[in-house]
Amino acid sequence: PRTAGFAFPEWAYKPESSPGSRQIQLWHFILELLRKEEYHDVIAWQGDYGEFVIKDPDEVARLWGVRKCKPQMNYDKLSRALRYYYNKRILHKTKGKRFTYKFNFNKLVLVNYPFIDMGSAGSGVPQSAPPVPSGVGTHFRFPPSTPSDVLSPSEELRSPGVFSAVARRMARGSVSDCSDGTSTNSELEEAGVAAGDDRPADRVFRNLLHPRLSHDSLFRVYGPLSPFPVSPLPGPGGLLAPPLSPALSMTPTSHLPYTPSPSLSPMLGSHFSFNPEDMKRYLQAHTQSVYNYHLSPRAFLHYPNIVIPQPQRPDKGLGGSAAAGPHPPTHPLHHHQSEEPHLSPFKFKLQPPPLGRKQREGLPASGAGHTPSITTSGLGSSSSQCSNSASSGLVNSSGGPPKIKVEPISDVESEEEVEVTDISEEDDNCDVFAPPHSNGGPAPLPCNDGIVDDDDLEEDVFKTPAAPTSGAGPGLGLALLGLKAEPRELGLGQGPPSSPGGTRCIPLKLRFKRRWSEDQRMEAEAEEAEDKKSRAEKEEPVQEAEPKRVEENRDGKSPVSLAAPLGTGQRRVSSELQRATAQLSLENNGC
DNA sequence: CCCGGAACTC
DNA sequence: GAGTTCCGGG
Repeated sequence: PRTAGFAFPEWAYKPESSPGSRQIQLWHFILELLRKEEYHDVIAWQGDYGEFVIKDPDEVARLWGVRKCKPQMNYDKLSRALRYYYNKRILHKTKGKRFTYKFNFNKLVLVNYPFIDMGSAGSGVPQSAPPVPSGVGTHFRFPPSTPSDVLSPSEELRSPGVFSAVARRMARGSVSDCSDGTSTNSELEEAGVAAGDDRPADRVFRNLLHPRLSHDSLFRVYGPLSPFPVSPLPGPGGLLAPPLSPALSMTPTSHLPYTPSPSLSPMLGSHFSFNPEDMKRYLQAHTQSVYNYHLSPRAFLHYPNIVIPQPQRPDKGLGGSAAAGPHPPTHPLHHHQSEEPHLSPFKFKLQPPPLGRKQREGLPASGAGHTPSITTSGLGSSSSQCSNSASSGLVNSSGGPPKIKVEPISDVESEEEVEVTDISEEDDNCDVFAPPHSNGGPAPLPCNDGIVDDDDLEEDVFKTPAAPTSGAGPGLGLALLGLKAEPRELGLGQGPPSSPGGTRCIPLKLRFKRRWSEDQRMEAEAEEAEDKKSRAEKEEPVQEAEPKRVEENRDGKSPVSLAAPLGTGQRRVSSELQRATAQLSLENNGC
């Protein structure tokens, strides 16, 4: 069990989506160094959770250069790479302290969370972790950067049906909206506010996970090992396990008492080495993580189904990893099942375009740099990476079509609240057009993307051709289902699943957007306040539907969408939405 | 030192 | 996509 690997859908192995197979990333490398005592003179944890200081910049750079076979590496370059993490929100600089950076716990956590096999993490070793906040009172807060996660009691987690709600929250909490990678993020974070990230991935999370969960998972995952302190306390504790999502459930053995001694390695276990075994795990974790923050949300959607406690991972997908192809019979989540993953063929990753770039007028014809062809043979363990490029998954992408970079318009707005606009639009649109797909006609992508994120939705939905969901799994998967389900279950009265009819994504989309926006807004607020404040949301009753409503109401924006309140005859919209939702959920398969 | 844009590589 | 390299600016 502990070693249980998770089966990933093939898409996870595609080059595009699985960076895991790629080269080691800097932050992983940093973490690696951090956990090894040998390097404590060079780099070590320091200060707050996740904060580390590079004691010997040149050495770290050298090591990194070795690892990457870049002899020319130096701290200046390495630090540039580090700076890129600011926007990605993986790291941020600790101002005022030289060579000191800090990991963004949230991000990392989330990232790994789903797939990680926590069980294995148990044997922690490294002591190198940053100090854990011991006296955390009742509320344990994650690192500052993760404001939104407010932790309150974890009840919600427990209730089964809750999952969706939870998921949503979790996602929300853990991530903030990142607006764009513009320069300010780091600062915002420091302020305790996570810059907004609206990235798709994040969004996805929102729908899928609950903040607490994430923590938990984190806990388990990084658990003792991780540098990030997890609170042993109340909330998350053992409770999580059972109630959690299917994915979580996978980690049986896990709830260990918390042991403060971090080092990252959910994947690694006590020590990391490049031997196949470790690598494999590492990569797996890595992969996931990577895409967590970068990948398209869709992935996550699939995730629930995907996660199968299998020791082996399907390579190439041929064999039919459990997950991929058709809809595997998923495991039953507590209630609503999820659906099958349908791989969405599209991958747009919309990242916030760098906003203001100053364009330099002059186009100096500068020659490119030199191309030193240096091939240093690797050293010992680390060396392997240098020379070979893995040939793992190959995707047959017939000729490489020109890559188009799409810059979502919405991004800009998405920054902070954009939603209104979108929503309104959507709404209208929704009702107005959204022809019901009669037939099993696959509702085009919408399902997948739509749910996921606005940008994606928009993009995908409109731009992409119909999505052939092979399996017809409901792309939306859990998230959607969960959401939708909620209403029904509540007793909205939707009959059991089976209302055909037009499934239209739009409604969902709408919903999501709204929700999203709201969430974000909330997040922002919350964040500002710092995690602490638990939002009202949490308090909601376990009911699944509740959360949504609450949130919406809270904002006062548009209570319309989601679950129609019981008894309340909201606008027709709501009813429609409900209906649609219900149908969707039912028909998801068809989707 | 640190920041981030830009071009370029893999 | 994830850096790497170069660089002007603070």
